[in-house]
Amino acid sequence: MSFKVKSKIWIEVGGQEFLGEGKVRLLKAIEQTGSLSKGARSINMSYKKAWHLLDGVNRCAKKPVTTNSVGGKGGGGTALTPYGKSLIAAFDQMNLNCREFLDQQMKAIRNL
Amino acid sequence: MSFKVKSKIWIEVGGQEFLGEGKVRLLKAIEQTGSLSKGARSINMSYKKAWHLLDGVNRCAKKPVTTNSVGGKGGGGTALTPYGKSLIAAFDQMNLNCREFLDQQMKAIRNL
DNA sequence: TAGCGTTATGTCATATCAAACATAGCGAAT
DNA sequence: ATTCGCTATGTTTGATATGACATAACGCTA
Repeated sequence: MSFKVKSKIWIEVGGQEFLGEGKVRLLKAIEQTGSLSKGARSINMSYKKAWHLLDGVNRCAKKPVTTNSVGGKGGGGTALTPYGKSLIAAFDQMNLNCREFLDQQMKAIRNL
Repeated sequence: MSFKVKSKIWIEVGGQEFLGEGKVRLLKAIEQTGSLSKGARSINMSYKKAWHLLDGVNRCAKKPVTTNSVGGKGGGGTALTPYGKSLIAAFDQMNLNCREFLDQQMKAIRNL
């Protein structure tokens, strides 16, 4: 049968979401474009929503995930800190491992 | 840090959700109460919503997950088929394994 | 036959969430 | 001083999901 196991993982701190798929996608887009607004546009996300997501991340984290500058050359921008980069790497790795694990699990119960 | 990895898994068939956490909770409630309406009430879910969930499950499944009778002694009722019971058992097992796996994963990256 | 509790649906109001629109401030460059 | 692109917010509208209410049919029981 065409059963498919899907999964979603996220990291909570203090009961609220700290990092999830949407936020990771946004962080990657920021990394590639160098700004929050460009990053948001590149993944068809409204600036407002993107700003809220990023705000949530930086609120939960004790070490800053991005550095934001306003005004100046190019109007400013947003860049990931090394900590931020390590976060998305860890998340991706864990997500990948989880999916592989679930695929194995699914194979184990083909007798549905 | 008080990081916590959370996860949600569900099973899709043909692109739409076949079984998820809410549906499993409902199926369990049905199993315990012997009826859809009682089961829904017992988990504070409206009958309408419960009916839609169950309808979705039985629509996707090729083997029936529940047997529904209307009228008669007690007004009728809903019971799980053996197939239905095996489904929720499999789902629970997979969910549990997934959570254990993620906990292990989390331990492996304490250096956040 | 009248009543009861259940399955099975439809309709309509509402509440929650996301998008659209609007605006302000910043700081370098011209 | 003016312009430009960006960060940073508020407000207002719109969509979408949820809940409340209503109703019909069914078959046993009394």
